[in-house]
Amino acid sequence: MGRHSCSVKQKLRKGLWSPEEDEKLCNYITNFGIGSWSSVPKLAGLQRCGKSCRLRWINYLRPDLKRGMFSQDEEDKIISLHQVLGNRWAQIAAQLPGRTDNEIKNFWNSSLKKKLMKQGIDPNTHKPLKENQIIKDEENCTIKTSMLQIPPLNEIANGQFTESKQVFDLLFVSDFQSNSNPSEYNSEVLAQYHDHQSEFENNQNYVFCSASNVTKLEHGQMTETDFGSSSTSRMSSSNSSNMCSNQNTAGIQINGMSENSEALSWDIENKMESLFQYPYIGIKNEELKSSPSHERDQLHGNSTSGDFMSNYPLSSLTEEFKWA
DNA sequence: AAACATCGCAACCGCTCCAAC
DNA sequence: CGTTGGAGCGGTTGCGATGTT
Repeated sequence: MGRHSCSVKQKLRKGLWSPEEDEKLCNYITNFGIGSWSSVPKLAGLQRCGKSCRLRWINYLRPDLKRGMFSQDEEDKIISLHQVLGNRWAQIAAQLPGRTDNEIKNFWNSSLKKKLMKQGIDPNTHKPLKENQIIKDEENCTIKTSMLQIPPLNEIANGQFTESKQVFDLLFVSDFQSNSNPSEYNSEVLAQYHDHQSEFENNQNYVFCSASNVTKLEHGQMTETDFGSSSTSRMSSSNSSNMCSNQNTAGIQINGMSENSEALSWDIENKMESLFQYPYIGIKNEELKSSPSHERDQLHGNSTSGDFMSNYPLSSLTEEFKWA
């Protein structure tokens, strides 16, 4: 059972806001700032609940709001971000100054969704409509999609895939495909990964890593590729908690990248934890909130060092996830 | 011109998270 | 450690505007 709606407790107004109410709220916040929302209605002389005031301010009255049509640039950004973040409207809105999560959500549902459908793209998966079905081949333990084919995990573990293929982080890929939602698919991959974990760790041909970097041992030499366009500053493998603050706005670094291959073996927990270090691949809001503001700015791409999209080209990213 | 359908947006609802107690 | 209440999020609803028949 959920809580009672705040407007049920007392006889409070609901529905559209009148210009007078807007003015009262605006005046109050201009003069006294935002303190406790629950006390705002009383202090501002409004017959509304605090929640309603908060929403009205955030979605409509805030002075830094950008009203009007979405630009092509904003539209592209929303689509790209949705591809990675799914329906995390607040996180998407954080990348679009002056736009609210509600506005973006409405724009997506009323316009962008249809636009993508017309282009033959599934708005949920961002894949071609007819090929978006994930086919799970139980027999040979192969997981396929239209865009990605992961070789059978047991074969990877056994070292049977010895050609120069890159092995991406399966958990990440799974998240990526399912719009960052932990899913049954994830559980399955996780379970398979668990089954062969020790074998993976001993297999010198393949290295599982996260998001931006793919590393492979070839003839004892470490090679790496980087999805981001920026130079990479390497992370300390023993200090993953500081990853956010250390990374550049490309935002994604391999955990424990070093000349020592041992550093590249993680357990599942570390992998999952490290996945959540990445702001654009499902970082928890709370982590952002608890970061100092300049770090949040960096994470949100607000820093002057470059914005998110330019440092993290999604088109090339999805391209990189192809197996062949 | 009226009735009906569709659309887009603002606001609400129900839920989770988390800090304070 | 459990409870409570505020903040915030995503999904949904309601309603006015606009289009169609």
